[in-house]
Amino acid sequence: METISENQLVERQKKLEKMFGHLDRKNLPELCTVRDVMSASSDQWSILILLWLGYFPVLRFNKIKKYVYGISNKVLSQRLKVLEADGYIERKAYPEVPIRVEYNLTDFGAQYVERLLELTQWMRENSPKILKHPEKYGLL
Amino acid sequence: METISENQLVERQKKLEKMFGHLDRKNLPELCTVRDVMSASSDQWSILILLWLGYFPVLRFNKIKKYVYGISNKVLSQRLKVLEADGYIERKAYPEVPIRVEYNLTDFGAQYVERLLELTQWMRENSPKILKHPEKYGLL
DNA sequence: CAGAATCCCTTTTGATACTG
DNA sequence: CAGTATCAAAAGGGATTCTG
Repeated sequence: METISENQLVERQKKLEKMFGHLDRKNLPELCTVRDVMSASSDQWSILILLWLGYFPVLRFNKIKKYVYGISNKVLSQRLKVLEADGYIERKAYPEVPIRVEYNLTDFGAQYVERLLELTQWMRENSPKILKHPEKYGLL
Repeated sequence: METISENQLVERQKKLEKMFGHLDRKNLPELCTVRDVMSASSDQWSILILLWLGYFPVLRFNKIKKYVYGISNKVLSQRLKVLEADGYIERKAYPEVPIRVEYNLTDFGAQYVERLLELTQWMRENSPKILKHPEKYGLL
């Protein structure tokens, strides 16, 4: 792993100072973008949902349930709602009988998946934990 | 937001196919790097801990507790252990009386914080949710 | 088919007190 | 100071059943 450069360090410090400087620690938890947004899209199930939707352009409820192995009805529908509300995915309902509902990534969601994949790649190359026991981790 | 290019899409598909192609869905949840690693470092509290350690080069237990407002003794010590085990932070104990313990980011941890900040920046510029109600989000 | 409702159980917290 | 121990409270998740 390459050591972080002096320059980078100064840059980061500047960024953080700019951000932290205006907030007191009591409000930080409430107003933290990463915290709010990431926690909505990076839990165990949501990651898998997003990845599968990245793999298949369009999926229906029960298909997702099949691929995201082990997820329950309840949690799936809950996560889908959050992901839709936050703009990661799109839901289209067709008024047939029985009803058909299709889900797909939005542009934003697709870009987020890109970033997840990049992050994964980086993790595989840099995480001490993974480097120590690579066999414990799959390809993804 | 810019639309994802046709080329990017093909690239992503290739990447995903390569990854998914060799795994069946039953094992995916167990072997998913993003899932395992992210969930350990992107929960509500860990993010804040890492960010504060990005801001201050070295912090002691009770200092972190003060900055990460609202975290309990128990959860803090638990998260610190995980973050240390996964290589994000480093713990140094000085055998004084009373004991002194200092925490700091590792190189890997520092780079991860960099990425969190980048991701935050990107979220602020692209997340539909944030763009719709920017006032609900702080500077970070 | 897509999900809502229900019930039950496990896991995670938070508060407080305690110790080397 | 830097945690651990303990217990009560709360949140979260799973399995099943039900409905438009």
